[in-house]
Amino acid sequence: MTSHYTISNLAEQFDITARTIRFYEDQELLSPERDGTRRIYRERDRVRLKLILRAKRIGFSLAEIRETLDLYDSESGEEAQLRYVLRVIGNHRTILHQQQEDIRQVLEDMAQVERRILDKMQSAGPHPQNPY
Amino acid sequence: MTSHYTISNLAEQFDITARTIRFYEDQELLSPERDGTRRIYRERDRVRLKLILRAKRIGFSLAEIRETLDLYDSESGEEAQLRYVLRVIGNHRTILHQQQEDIRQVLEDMAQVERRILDKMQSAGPHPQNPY
DNA sequence: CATGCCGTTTACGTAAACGTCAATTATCCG
DNA sequence: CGGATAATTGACGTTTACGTAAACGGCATG
Repeated sequence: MTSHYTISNLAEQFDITARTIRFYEDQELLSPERDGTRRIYRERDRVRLKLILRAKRIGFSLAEIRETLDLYDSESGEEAQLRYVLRVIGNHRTILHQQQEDIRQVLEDMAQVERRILDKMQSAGPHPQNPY
Repeated sequence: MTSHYTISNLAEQFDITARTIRFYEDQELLSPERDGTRRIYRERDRVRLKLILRAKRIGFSLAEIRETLDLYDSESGEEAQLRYVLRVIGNHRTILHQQQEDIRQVLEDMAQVERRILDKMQSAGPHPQNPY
């Protein structure tokens, strides 16, 4: 278990550039340790990056991701804070459910287009590749 | 059935600005008719806009959306073209499935955080200000 | 008739998320 | 040890998706 990584190493793993990783640090999404001037990424940084990329893929902005991550790990423990986090989680859940619905609809539309095409090809005869 | 709409009317319906709608036209995502200089949107434009916004919500860029819509309605009927469209649809489906997976994972993570918080609030008692 | 209110075009501005140098330093390897 | 290789910090450039402001035309209403 290589318990730590270099920046280009991480970049390769996730198929992004080192620039991107440094940018995320600049935006305070990551905060790796340093060996002198060089960055050292531990497993927890890797996990965090994974979460970041996942959240990005489903459309969250880096700012939102940062706030959310900060919030979720804020172990403040104060009642009001905890209730607040619960509310935020609720909101996010609503957004994600909406997205699931959107995806379902788009998949349906795609299936329709596909069926129309297949019918068309069917009626056009099978294998008109070489009609003699 | 108000079979046609004005730009501000449409904007209101979808909770976007007229600027946005004009921008989509500029990017050739919409092409309403005109009454002199003014735009007239018919039902098909409305449907198209709805599709556009849905696709946007799940992360497609306007360029991708334009290409996709153009492709899907291209009733060229040529075998090669049809096969190509099927391939593109396949690719999109893969992306959407990936997204569904991402969403599932994020929902799971959220549920975990939520459980941790609820436990904490539980063990902290229904009202205790200070644990010691 | 003047005064709003829509709508239109043109054009510049902006925020987000990096890309792309350039100039330096640090490290590895034969 | 010295040259190739990797990493670092600026700093400016770029793309996407609009926002915003200016300047103007059409029409309906008091």
